[in-house]
Formats: sequence, structure tokens, C-alpha cells
Amino acid sequence: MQTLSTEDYLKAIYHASQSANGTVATTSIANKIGAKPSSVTDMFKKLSDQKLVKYQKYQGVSLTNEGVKTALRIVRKHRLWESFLVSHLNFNWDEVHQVAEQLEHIQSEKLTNELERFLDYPTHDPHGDPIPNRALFMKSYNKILLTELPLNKEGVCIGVKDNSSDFLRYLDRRQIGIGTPLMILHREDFDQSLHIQAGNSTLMITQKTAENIYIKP
Amino acid sequence: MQTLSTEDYLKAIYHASQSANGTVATTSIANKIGAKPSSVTDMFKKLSDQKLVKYQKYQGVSLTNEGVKTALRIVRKHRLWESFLVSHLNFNWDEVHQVAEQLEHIQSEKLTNELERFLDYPTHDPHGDPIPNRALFMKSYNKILLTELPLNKEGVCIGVKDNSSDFLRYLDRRQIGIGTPLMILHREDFDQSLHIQAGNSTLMITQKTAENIYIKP
DNA sequence: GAATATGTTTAGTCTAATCTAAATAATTTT
DNA sequence: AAAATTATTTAGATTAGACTAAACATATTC
Repeated sequence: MQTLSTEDYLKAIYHASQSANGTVATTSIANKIGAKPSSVTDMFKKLSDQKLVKYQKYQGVSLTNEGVKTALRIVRKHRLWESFLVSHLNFNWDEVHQVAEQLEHIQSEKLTNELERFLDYPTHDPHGDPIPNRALFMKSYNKILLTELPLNKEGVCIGVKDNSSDFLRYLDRRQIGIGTPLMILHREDFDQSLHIQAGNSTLMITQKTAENIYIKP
Repeated sequence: MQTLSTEDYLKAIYHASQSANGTVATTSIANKIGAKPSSVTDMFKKLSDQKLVKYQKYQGVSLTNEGVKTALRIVRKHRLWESFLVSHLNFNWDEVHQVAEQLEHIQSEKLTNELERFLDYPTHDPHGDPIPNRALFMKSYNKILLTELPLNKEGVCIGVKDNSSDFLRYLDRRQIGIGTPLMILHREDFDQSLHIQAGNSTLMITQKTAENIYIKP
């Protein structure tokens, strides 16, 4: 049985180890969690005692199989709750994260599984991230960044990399969301900005924006 | 902003002060919370510093107006979540308490209010307890105990006093629930047991059982 | 490869919430 | 009303999780 805090660490390690190749540094977790590196070291030891991570001094941590499972159980709850908030409680996709951070810690297998049934077994959350099923398996799309989409080839927005409110609301204002068809009309060599077609309108976005939009090619 | 623990104490004090006349003893809270009296004393001081209770050494506590409001906000969430679990997630009324104890601590006004809207503004939870509305106001029925129902007069079960799983499952087996019409056919002088009509069947219940069933006369 | 910079760990401290054991107050019994 | 019982509080210890400051390892730069 995990505490709130150990669950937060496991989730942070899980997410960090997705981008990196398995092993995760103390500082990177400190930044995600908002704690000092020394606190993170303490927690690494604790998680290591519980066999949830493999930890070697100065070498960072990696999740054990059991650690991955624990993390995925939290991710599953987080994404199911986000889906619920958007689909039934009128939350916008930029408002759900903070609340789901709390709800993901609720302990009740029945609750999680019934919520999943109630939502009709969703496979992706409101940001396009895959939801682990009861067996903790998730199918992720074959996806590319908008920057990688060839010129004049149509793709569909299927997710975002940056989940911050600021970015999501920016996309709302540009009328870009999950499912929006996108096409690059012109790439500006000078500053890498892109002229794109989004749904029925054409608009200009920066490279930074394009790097945070996932496309099904 | 309250911690999990202070919220639990405030709720316990609120419930205890309903039965007693406003002021609540250290030991009674210790029993409810499952803590030692010395810990309760510490917490009483803390809550008193926050002006949520009035505390005088050796005289117990009573909630301030602000304390009542804080407690009611928690009760509101607890009962809304219980309602949700039963009405949409296939929980039985004896299974909801433990999960609602966790969910009641989720902090998000929008979540609470949207949940209330989604449930269509319920006034009572699955145990018949009134749900405070957004203004923290709740209308409680005019109710009596089954023991107080006159012989051969029909009443309707509108709630239970004991919310334990054991009792609720016992009622399930007897096919007694919220809304079941009840009538006392005979009162046994020897042991105060009751012969009752419950829905279409007649059955025998003990005084202890009857003392835990609320009736709308 | 030595010097510097950066990242990580250790040692010791802090706070919230708990506990035990002892002291003290209130209540009940005789 | 004194004695005994029960309830409550105080004092001091413990634990989880965090912190700071100093020590130590690793990585980078010259």
C-alpha cells in the first residue's frame, strides 16, 4: 500500500522514464515533483527498499516491473477521471489535470473498474493519451509531431505533448483540438514558423507550438 | 485550507454534536476517529487556533460557525459521492461509505457543483441522509424511529441510523430499503421484538433493529 | 589530466500527526 | 465530603516527508 507521496514519485519516474531510456536522474524528478534533490534521494531509497525501483547511488533509478505496474495503475485512474470530468462534468481539457491529480489517489478497484465501464471503456483521455485497461495494457497510436508532417499532406491531431493550461487554451483559441485535420501549407525557413490549414481556417503557428502537437499521419 | 486529518476531525465533531447538544467530549471523538485521547486534545488545540472550534480545557469542543460550514462542505461532498456511486457505478448502499470517505477530501468547487448538477440536485443520499445544497442548506424530513410508530399505522422507511455494512446487508436480506412501506403488527412485551409488515412480507425484527430505522409517519 | 562546474548524497533539523506514560481534573461512588 | 474511578491533559518520543548546508561524485572544460 502506497502513500500519496510515493504514488506521486512513481508516476513522475514513470513519465520521466518514457522520454529518457529507462533510467531517471534525481534532479529531473526533483523538478517534476517540486522537491529538493535531497528529498528525492531519500524517497529513492524508500522506493528501492520496497522493490519498486532499482537504485544505485549517483546512477539514478529505473522502475521494476512492480514499480511500472503501480505507476500504470495511477495513470489509469488519472486518465479515466480526466475523461469523466470532460465527458460528464463540463470540464474543459485544460481544467482537468489538477483535479485528476487528486482523484488518481483514490483506492478502490471497484470504483476504477466501474468508472471505466460507465465511460464505456475509453481508450484515450481528453489530451489523446492512452488509458491503460484493467490489465494495464494500452495501445498507443503510431504518431508523429506536427513538425514531422510532410508539406501538403493531411494529418489529424490526436494528442498534445505539453498539457499545460496555457498551451491547451491557446489551442482552443486557434480552434485546434483532438480530431482536427491539419496540413502544413508552408514552412518559413527564416524562423521555422508554419503556415497551416486547421479545419476550415488557415493560420500561422510557431515551431514550438508544432513540436507539441501529435499527428496521426 | 485544511489537511485530511483536520477535515476528518471536523466531520466527526459535526456528527457527534448532532446527537449531543452542541458540545463534544475528547473521548467520543477519539473513538470515532480511532485515535488516542491525547492526540485528540492536540487536534482540538489546533482547530481552536484556526477558530473552527471553541475549546475549553476539560470541557470539550463545539464548532464555530466557520467550523460548521467547513464540516458541511465535507458532508455535502461525501453524500453527493455516495449518491453517484449508487446511481451510476453499481455500488450497493453498504459499499459506498469507505470510498466516499476518500472522495470527500477532493478539493474542487467546480467538481462538487458539477457532480451535483449531473446527479440532478439530489436532496438525500442512499441512506436517506440529507445532502447540503450549494448554500450548505439541507431540509431534513420530519422523521421518527420505527419503534415510535403506532401499532397498525403504516409508515415508509426513509433512512437508517446505523450505516454499518452489517446492518445494511441485513436489511437487504430482509428486503427493507429506502421507500419500503412498514407497519408494526404486534409488539412482543417480553423482549420488545416486533412483528412487522414490510412491503408484501411479514417478518420479525428485534428492538435494536427497529431503533435504527427511520420512518416518515 | 587537472580544474571547474554540476549533480547527488549525507548529516542534521523541522513539522504534522501520531503515540505512551505520567500528571491532573472532573465525576461518581461510598 | 473523602475515596475511587474515569476523563483529560501534559511531556516527551516517534515517524514520514520535507528542508538546508556541507561533503562527495561525476561530467565538462580547458
